Amino acid sequence: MAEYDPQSIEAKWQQIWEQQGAFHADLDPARPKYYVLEMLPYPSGTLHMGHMRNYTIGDSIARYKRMRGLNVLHPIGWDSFGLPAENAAIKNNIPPREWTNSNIAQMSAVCRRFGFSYDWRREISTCEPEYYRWNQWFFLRMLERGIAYRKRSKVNWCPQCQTVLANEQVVDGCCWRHETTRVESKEIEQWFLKITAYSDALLDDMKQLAGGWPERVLTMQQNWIGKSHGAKIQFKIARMEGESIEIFTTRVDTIYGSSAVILAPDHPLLPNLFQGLPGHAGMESEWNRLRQRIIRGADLATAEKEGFFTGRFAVNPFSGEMLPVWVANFVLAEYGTGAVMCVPAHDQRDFEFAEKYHLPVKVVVQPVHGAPLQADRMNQAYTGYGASVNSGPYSGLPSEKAVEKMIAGAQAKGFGEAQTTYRLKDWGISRQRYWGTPIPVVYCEKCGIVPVPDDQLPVRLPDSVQLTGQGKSPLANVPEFVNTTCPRCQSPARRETDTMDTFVDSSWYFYRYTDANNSTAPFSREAAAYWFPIDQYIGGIEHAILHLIYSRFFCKVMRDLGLIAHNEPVLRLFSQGMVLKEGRAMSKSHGNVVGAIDMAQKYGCDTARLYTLFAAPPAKDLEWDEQGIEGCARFLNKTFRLVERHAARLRTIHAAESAAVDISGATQKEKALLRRAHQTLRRVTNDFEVRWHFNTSVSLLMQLVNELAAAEPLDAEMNPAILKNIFQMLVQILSPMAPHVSEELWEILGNAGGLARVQWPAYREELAKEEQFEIIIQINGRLRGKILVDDNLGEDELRERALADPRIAHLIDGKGIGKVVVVPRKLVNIVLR
RNA sequence: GCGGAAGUGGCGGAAUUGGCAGACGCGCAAGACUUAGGAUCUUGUGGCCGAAAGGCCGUGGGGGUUCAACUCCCUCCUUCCGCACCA
Repeated sequence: MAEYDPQSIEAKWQQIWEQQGAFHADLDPARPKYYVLEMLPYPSGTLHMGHMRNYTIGDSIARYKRMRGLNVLHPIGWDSFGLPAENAAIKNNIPPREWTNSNIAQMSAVCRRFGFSYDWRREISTCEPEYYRWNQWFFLRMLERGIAYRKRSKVNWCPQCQTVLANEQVVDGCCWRHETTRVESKEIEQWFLKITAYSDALLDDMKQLAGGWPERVLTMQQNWIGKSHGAKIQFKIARMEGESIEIFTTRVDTIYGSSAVILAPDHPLLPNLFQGLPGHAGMESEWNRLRQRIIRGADLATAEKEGFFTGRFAVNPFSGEMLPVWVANFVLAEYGTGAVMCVPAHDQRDFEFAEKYHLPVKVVVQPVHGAPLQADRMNQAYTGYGASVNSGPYSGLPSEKAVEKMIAGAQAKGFGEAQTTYRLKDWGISRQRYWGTPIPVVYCEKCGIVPVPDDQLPVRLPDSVQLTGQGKSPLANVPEFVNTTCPRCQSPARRETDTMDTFVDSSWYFYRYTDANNSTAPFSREAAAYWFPIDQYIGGIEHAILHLIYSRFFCKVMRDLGLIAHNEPVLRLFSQGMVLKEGRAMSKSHGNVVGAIDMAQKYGCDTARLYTLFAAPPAKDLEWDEQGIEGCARFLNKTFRLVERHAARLRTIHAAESAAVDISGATQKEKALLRRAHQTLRRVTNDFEVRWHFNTSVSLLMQLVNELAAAEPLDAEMNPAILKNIFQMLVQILSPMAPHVSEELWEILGNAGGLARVQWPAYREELAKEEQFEIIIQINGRLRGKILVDDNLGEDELRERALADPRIAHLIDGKGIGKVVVVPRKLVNIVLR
């Protein structure tokens, strides 16, 4: 008898699949498609079980959908530009390309070793000119439309990376790659993509994603875009002709309650404000102190509010009141207008500030319910809505109405207007780095900024470059790259030496998969139209805002360019949980990595795959337990031996004969096992279609195998056609999750041609249906007995049978029966008086 | 502070529509086979009482609805995640 040998079985089938092109997906308008994708990996060199969990989920789905007859696109590629390659190059003196490509070779070998059903013909690597030329092409299209633009601005600078970071890459005031390195502020010229032009579209189209995307991802994106409705109001500065301070507020209805105007420490008006005031020298030192201590992120919320009075006054345009102008650390220059009105009674921050500096508290909104507010009795701000009071002509209006009327009033008198602000900022894509896509523009002394013409793309990244990891882009030191001629006037010109943020690469890569070898366009309209949108995208929650907001933005730009017709690239998104070891995410720096290849060598990839599905539902984090995987190894072993043991007898039975199962003459055992098989099929199908609880799918298969094993001797007591039918169902159902061993067993059972394209088994209700039910009998809700009854028993009969049960009769003997609840097929509950 | 998710044996987890809590697996214990076992098979395995039959308790705590609650409602606690002076 043959033993289960995963190594040889897995190698065998991987080779066969390769030869057959079993997972090649080609555009076929006659067939319904399914596009399933896992987020493309960065080629760091190692793949651990965290990656494998992600890919196993996707691969099981891909294989299942293929068995359902869909034309399945399941591609893979490499997000191969980026900083680690440069760092590795500096450290080990290997060119980034070499380092990257050898990592890709290693990692793709691991993916192949796991038997993922990718269409390898569509593999992409973003650092190849065939790919990044289209980054440049998109950039040029955006430049033409004013979506890409250059400006000098304050940027987030990571002193470790020595480059600019996008806002999305700043976490708690620190670099996303260097969690302890504080981001500095630096002013330089750089390229931006106008993602803010799509703020509303990004927000509104989230309605289409509801249901298909996790709620929390949508919430995170919504918070990130941070839309808020309010008003801009101008406060004239007293004794400064023509100067005014513009504030932003969402609660203009509280404006009669303001007792100061507060500016951010780096508000542009400030230097002027001090001019000509007595004692302004002392003020400037105070100002510098505040400016130097601008803090961000988590510290911000807990930091003590501090500020000083500038000596200036501004006029509340509604009330005519003179209000002191202050500067305070809690007002942010980059949000709204960088200035606020201070309304202590109705804003908690203002309340705290006013307490510290003894500013007056004026109640101008009274809550509808409860005791009226009294300014001198308040110990916190009242921020709710209510009715306006002490607000001139607006007194008596409900807050919502007051907001509306006051904005209209301000507009009529020309000192304010409605204003919508966003937290979202334009996406700075310039990186002072080597290993990225060159930005395709040229600086000419005569013509200024000149785009590189399409026919000169790609602007190739030179290969031999001295990397220093310091400051400016390494490309600036490569004369043959920098020095060029102006495409417009042919005079000498300089190339842009910054490269693009690698998030540009990953913003559209999934379109490239649809037409990966196209050399005249990023992809054809036909290919994108057929394959898109992505039916199922699977990846980690860490990309909830960065990648997933940028790629939505790219999709909308591509739509406006006429390349595609849809608004959203991803129909359904799934965030799988992490694989943990010793309670934390696997990473090289923690030294807790469980290598995928080690697991494949030790147990076989089918076992490793199965365990990642079995150990926890896919959305939850999973603690890797080296002992736990043994259970899956045993299960596959047991399954293999069970089928193998009977295969010789079943092999010769014709497929059609076993498919057309006739149970009219079947024995109880045959019926029971068939029933179990069809029930398993029903529930696993449900797990694939709706629930995605693959842990229960695996457990169901384990139960089916346990039951079959317990029913031995199967050869003596089973009709071989029925047994073969059951075994084939078992193998088919198992195959999306553990494909190699399933293929092998499929073959052992006498089937030729491979399982990869065989249909999912047909569910037959009449075979899954129970003939008898175990009815539980409760007394006062407590389990007291069980009876086995036929399905067709009515409620009255059930009640009688339960009451007649000797044990039950004994227990209720002499006690009055109050009520009997009968639930057909489930239970009888006898309530005693 | 705001928002979200979660809390079930020694462990991972199951319970699909309010209906047997702990499926399946790990671990552990006993046994079989064996020269051997980190292979395989069998049996047992929430806690307490009991020789057993059986009984009582039990899904973070407290309360409620219901014939019946892991599941629904109220309340509190804990953990994790996200946002965080956004005016």
